[in-house]
Amino acid sequence: MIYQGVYYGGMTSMPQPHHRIAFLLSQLGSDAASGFEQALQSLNITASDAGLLRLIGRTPGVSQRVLSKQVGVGPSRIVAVLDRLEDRGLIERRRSRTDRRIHEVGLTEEGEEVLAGIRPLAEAHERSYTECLDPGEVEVLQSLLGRIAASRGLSIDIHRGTTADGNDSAGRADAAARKAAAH
Amino acid sequence: MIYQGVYYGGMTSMPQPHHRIAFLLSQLGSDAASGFEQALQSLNITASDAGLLRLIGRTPGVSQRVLSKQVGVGPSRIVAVLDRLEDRGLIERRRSRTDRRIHEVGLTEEGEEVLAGIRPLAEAHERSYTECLDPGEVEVLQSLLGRIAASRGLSIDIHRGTTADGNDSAGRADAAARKAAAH
DNA sequence: TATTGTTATACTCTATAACTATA
DNA sequence: TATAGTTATAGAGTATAACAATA
Repeated sequence: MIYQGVYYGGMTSMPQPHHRIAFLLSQLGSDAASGFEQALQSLNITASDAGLLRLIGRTPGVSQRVLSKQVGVGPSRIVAVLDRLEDRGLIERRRSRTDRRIHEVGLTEEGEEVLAGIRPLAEAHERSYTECLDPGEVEVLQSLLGRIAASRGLSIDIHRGTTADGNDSAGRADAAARKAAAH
Repeated sequence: MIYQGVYYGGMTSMPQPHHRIAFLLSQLGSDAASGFEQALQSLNITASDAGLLRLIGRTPGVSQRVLSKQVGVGPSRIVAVLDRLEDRGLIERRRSRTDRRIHEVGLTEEGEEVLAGIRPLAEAHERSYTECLDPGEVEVLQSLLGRIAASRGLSIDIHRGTTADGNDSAGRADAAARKAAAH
């Protein structure tokens, strides 16, 4: 998946000597995303699936509406995605007894296993990005990237979770809003 | 465009404390790409268009086949993209007199103007990523990102251009190959 | 009336295979 | 026969609107 190795519109050489950071980030980000995607193929899931499984694992019984907002795939698209995961036996849908409009989504045992398989892949993937740096450099890089993310209004808060109403308050929403505004 | 703010499959919180670099890169890279895309809207072009205009400006009379390889959009897709740019009066197609199968693609005057308009936008975009850092930090970041890119086999060579046969030998080809292998 | 899940539709990018005209 | 450009088709993602069941 990922479906777009953007690289500033496919430019393969540097735009200008002075525009390196944004370009490098774009290039590396695309590479990181597709590399992770590739790693997940051993579990036969996409990065989008992985995000979904993580969310469901963290908040069992979550509704499709909430998942849709969290993952940013749109309420109609989430249907097909969950259909596929359900067909594969990784998730279950149950009608809520307190509100019969809602499907409560949870992981099956097999879903839990697949979820558990994601972490080592993510760790190996992370190592492939940091193995060329020493620990001090990794920290510096993390700090610099974190500051840029913060200055761009992207949330990098580990502890930011799901709010009661299922809205995630920060980064993704911003990104979605920007994207929406761009069209 | 960009059409996918990937973020590791829409995950909005950090995967794990130890997986920060790859995740941050993915997040920032997506943000950088969509931010650039957004900036280009003032010129009414996409990032892909911008890459194309740059290539054409650098190598006037280039064939569609070469453009297709360089930009990585596929020989059939390039047709529609160039059609649109031609309809907008930004590029011209001319049949080559030495090989009448070939369309030589060049910029119109208006195309040159649009191309000239890209640079200030790219500069402003770059500034929006580096303004939170001091010059020394920018250099450090550049160096660290460059090392990661190199260790991942991504070409970051400014001078890498078009080879005689129109193949670009490094980064993009790798990425394309990886992506292809992923399906 | 509003909301959840769902279906249907339209649009865009991708990938592939065929077709044409040239070589 | 091989190649450049083109066309056509199928696939997957996005976005939107409409719908049934439920609140």
